[in-house]
Amino acid sequence: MKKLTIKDIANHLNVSISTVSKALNDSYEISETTKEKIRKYAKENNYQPNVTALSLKSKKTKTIGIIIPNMLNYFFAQVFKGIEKIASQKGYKIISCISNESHEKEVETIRMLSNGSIDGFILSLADETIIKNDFKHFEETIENGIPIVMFDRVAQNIDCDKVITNDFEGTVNTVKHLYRLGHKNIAFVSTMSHLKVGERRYLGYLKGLEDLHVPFNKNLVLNIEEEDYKKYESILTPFIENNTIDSVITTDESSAVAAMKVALKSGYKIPEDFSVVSFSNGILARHSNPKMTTVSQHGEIMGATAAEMLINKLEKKQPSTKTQTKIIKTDLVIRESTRPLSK
Amino acid sequence: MKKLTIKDIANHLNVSISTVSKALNDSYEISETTKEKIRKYAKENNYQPNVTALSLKSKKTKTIGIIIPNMLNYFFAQVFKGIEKIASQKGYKIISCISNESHEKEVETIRMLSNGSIDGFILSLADETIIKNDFKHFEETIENGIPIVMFDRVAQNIDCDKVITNDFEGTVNTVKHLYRLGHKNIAFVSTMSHLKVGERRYLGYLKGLEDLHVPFNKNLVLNIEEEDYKKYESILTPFIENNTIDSVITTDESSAVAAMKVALKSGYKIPEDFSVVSFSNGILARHSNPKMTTVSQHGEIMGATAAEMLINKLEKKQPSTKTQTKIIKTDLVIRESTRPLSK
DNA sequence: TTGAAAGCGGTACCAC
DNA sequence: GTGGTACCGCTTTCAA
Repeated sequence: MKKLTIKDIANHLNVSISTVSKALNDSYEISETTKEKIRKYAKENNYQPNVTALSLKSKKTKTIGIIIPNMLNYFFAQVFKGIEKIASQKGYKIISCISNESHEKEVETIRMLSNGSIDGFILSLADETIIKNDFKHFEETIENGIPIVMFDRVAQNIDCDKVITNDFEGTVNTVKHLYRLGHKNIAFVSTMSHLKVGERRYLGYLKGLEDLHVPFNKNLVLNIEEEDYKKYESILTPFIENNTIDSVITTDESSAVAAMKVALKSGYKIPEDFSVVSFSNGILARHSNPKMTTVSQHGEIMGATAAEMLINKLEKKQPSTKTQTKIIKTDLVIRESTRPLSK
Repeated sequence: MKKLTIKDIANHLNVSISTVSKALNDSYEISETTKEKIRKYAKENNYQPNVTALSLKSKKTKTIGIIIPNMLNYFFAQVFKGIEKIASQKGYKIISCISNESHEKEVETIRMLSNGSIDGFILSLADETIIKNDFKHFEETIENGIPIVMFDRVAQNIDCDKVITNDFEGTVNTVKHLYRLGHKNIAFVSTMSHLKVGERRYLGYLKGLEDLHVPFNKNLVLNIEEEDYKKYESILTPFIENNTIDSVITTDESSAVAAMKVALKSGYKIPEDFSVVSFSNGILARHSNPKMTTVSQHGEIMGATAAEMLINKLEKKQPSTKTQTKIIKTDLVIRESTRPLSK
């Protein structure tokens, strides 16, 4: 029952340990006959090299550490799926942690895994980390020679590989799309104004309006705290009822669903006289009624890209310190919540 | 730059390796003064023991392997969160794989991780594995002394710890609840008739009817293939329109959402003259319009329970082979899609 | 109170 | 072609 070791094989076959090792690694030094004999015995007894010993020797673990702020978020789950796919293709294992948006947990995790448990990290910043603006733990990690790839919520000033979405262009395009449909009173609802991502989306909104010479109206911009998710509807009600609005762009699905509900309750018809577009490509959009038009984010591709970048870096002979940022394009996926304004 | 080792400390302080090791482990053999000196130096230079070396020595990795069929499924994400929470509390790391419902990937993962990468597994069966009815890989694993905890989709005949939900009672209660609201024509829609879980839910439906002396009508039972998720609505339309139905119980959220849509389209009002109840406690239920009444599954608790069971087993002195099955109760969470039948 | 050395399971260099 | 052995970083027994 006990795991078979190279030593056991050596004893059983009356050869030396090194012979067994070499035979199993198909070394040219060993004769075909002994190789065959050893391989046969190994296979029959289901020999599996002990990865821990290998790691200790090679100083490589072939595992990637992943830190995700919130696994219940569909976007992150998609990214995770993308990472997992590439990693397992390339023979890497994944150790994953959920930071739960906690800075402390993030720091702890990094420390805990930087001790030979992993070869590199893929992560997205915890909310708290962004608010505290404290990135020391990343700097230390990189200094220690452990590469990091950040995705989506990235730290501007940390020099590491990054994968982000083209949020800015995403909103610009959305604004233009709505404008073409006849919308002039386009509102913008953000649940992530404190994040860079949120800022980029907001700036895209402004740029879109500007390009179209639509005057900016600050009353049509609403920032909500994500923690208030239970109050989305009550916060949105006065916003939608007291302003002249014919369409809303939101930075996330939940608030979009809430906006749809409020608009319907306020007597609007969707999409006849009120349109809703939301960032993110979660399940809610596909299951809402009517189905939601979204700025879709391609989480899986982001994850896969991040994994490829990291593994490339890990397997390069001389580890270059050059870092790059890849931008994954969003797509405007038109569903049922937008259409030309019936006027 | 390089990681500090016990040897470096020994050299620097002119003591032996074993002294350093003992000092850092607070052994009684070492004098307070040397201990102090060593600890100080270690702390200042941020010494961290190499976990790989520790694992090799102790034959424990303090990591748990998790195999999840589908990470985009909210229920599994919840379970994952629950596992992660307990694991990190108890100092365990998590290596996770997504089987994508593939038997091959599941087998491969088990093999790949059974080589000293992990101390035990927590997993839920892949669809394919259930269909093939092939559980050899689990048996081997257990024989090799690696404990497994299965949750939700478990293998009846494998002797290991398990965590499941009381699906049977869940449906019984739901049927009774609907009956009390005045419903006599309760339909049952399953997207998992081939799974044990699905069977238990179906049997609960039958039992509920029987207890209430409501005659069973086979026309009110619909089995859909999960892969047909894009066709849910078109499959449900004739079912709902050609039968006398005043309420539906579904085994999952997606089909419940589809059922709601079809019912609305067919002229029913929800919940005035048509009720919908769904298993699972995902986001869809909370965001649908109207919000859905659910048989809520407590994924996080299941995950946490599984993690506790596994860690207990791992840390017990003499590993008992006794196995247990824990049943996590479901809750009927009443939202807006059910209420007394008007009339 | 401290240190030498074996061993965990491999790899790889060097002798033979 | 095969075998001896040092080493990866740490723990632990035993001797000093």
